[in-house]
Amino acid sequence: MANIEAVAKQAGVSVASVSRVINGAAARADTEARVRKAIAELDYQPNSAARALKVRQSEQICLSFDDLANPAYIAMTRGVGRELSATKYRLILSSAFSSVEEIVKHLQTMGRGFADGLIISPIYSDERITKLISALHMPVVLVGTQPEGLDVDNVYVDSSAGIAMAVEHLIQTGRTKIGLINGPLSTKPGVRRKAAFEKAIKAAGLKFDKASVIQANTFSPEAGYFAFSEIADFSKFDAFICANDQLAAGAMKFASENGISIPGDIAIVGIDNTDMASLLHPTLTSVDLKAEERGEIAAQLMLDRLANPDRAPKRITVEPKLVIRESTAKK
Amino acid sequence: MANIEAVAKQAGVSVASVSRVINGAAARADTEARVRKAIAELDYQPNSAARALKVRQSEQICLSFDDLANPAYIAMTRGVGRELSATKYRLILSSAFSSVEEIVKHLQTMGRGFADGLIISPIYSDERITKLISALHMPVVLVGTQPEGLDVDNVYVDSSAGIAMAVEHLIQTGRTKIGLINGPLSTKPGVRRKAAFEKAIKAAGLKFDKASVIQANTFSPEAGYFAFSEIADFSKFDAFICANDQLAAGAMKFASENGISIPGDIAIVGIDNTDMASLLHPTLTSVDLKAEERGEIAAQLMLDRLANPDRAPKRITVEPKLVIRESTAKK
DNA sequence: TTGTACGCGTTATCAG
DNA sequence: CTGATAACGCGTACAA
Repeated sequence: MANIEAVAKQAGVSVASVSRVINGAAARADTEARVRKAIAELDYQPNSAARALKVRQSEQICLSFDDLANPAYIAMTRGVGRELSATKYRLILSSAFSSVEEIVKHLQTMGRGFADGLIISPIYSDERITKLISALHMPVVLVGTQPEGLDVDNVYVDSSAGIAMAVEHLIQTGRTKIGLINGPLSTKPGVRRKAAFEKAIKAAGLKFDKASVIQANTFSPEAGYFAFSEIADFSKFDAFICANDQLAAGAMKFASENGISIPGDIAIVGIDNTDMASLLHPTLTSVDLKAEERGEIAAQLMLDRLANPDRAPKRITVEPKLVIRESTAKK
Repeated sequence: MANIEAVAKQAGVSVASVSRVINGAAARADTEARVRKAIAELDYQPNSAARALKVRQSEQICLSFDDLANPAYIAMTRGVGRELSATKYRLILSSAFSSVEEIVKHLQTMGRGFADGLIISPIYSDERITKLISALHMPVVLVGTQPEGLDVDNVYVDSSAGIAMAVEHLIQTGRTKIGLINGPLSTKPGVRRKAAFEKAIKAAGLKFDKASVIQANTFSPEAGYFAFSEIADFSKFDAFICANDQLAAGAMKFASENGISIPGDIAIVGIDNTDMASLLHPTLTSVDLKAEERGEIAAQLMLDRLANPDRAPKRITVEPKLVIRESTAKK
């Protein structure tokens, strides 16, 4: 591959001049023309490692989350990717973390400087993670609930409010025996959704029964299916909120196979409003947590901070929205 | 951030020794111990740009495809990501290409050397793309149909065979009036599926009617819905093959809303066997093109070539598999 | 086994 | 406006 020196020689100028025209500094018209010609002739591309070494910028942004199988994170990735595609920054994806240890290891490698910033949406709550993030010598934007003692750019969605909306909606459609198919309590969304559910139930004047929250092992459709299959007596319920659309889809599948009518016997509301919500049968009422929009905002925050490193951390809040479909139609 | 010199000073050795222990070269035990201690104390991480510049390797692999909204590519990404996560390589994602021009621009930037290899699954067929790929000074593995004049590592799935299996299956279940909801003919999958469909219909002894292939504008559920809505007379058909599961899901939605029974009136088979196939109602028979597996294989091919740059290009073929579900149950 | 010194390709400073 | 040259941080001959 041709380097800057070869271009300089070809154009009959110095490497400094080549560098200048590449980076848009002033140059005489004919100098620039000769350099551009040489660049074209040699098919020259500036070496990104050399550039990164010199300017201390990789032009890469790292997006990290835990589950590449979860459509909500895919949507977030889409948002980040779209926002970044118009810039000089490349997207590097770090995912499929199955344990806190893996995240810790990943976070440690960030010190190598291969990325200029980190957009992270951690599902696990762990002090080590918090500590490593705050020790990172680079901009971080955190998508999700900000842990204690961390003060970085943050995009936040009040999923609790979303769950409250879901509860209210269910009550309005005549349901009072509401259950929660929750995700694992080892995750932040798991604990938050449980707490939000209890609070929303009480706020609505219903009495909260511990037995109404059913824990799934994962956020997958299979887990939702299994959770429903473990319910001994469906007559105790007339509605379920599921911790995400995948769980909801699995639950609906079990219902369909076992003669449980939705929304006739049981109403279902999902969370995330992923693409599948409108494709299921019946279509799924779901709390839109706007993952794609959050991804876009996260990327914007990152770009903004990269351009303006000293501003105070910002928090941007996204409003959840209940998208009502057939699965909660009035009885 | 500490650099290698700081570590050397702290450990009372030379930079060369530090470099050696980092890269696993021989060193006396106590030297190594002191270096490791210094590394830990200073929280040292080797700078990846400097390393990349020196060894001419970025330790990054770029994955490029056209549509981040398509679950099949997501699955592929999952496969690549999983395979790479055990290695030193990072995954960089280039996606959301809406035009050939964008791909061309992207391919040109590959010359900057920010990636050691490119895994690409191009949906568009364009000579410029082919030319740029073959001019790339780096390993390429192509996922999909290899264009004329390109000889790189390739992972291939015979989607035509998959379509033939679908046709046969439909016939076995008593259908003879089979249509195709196809994706855009501006894409490679679009043209291939159309040709495969025609061939399979004829091979099965049915007569091929041009009107039986209906073109959708995109590979999205909305396009599938719209395609079905444009069908004037459903009595001409007793089955449809859809160019992917998303189109199938959209079509099924239209059917459900318009009193068309599946599989009673119309059988449906999708392609890709994405997660949603088993969650739809009825569950969707689908041709599994094994996107995730292809992603894994692509990554393996890449790693293998990186370790062994001079071997001849390999082609690995994956067998499609028809996964039979309710949407094609016997009449 | 260890240390010195050079070069990887760029950008930026500074003198002309 | 241009050219020579010193870094950037690392790996590795080569010499000791």
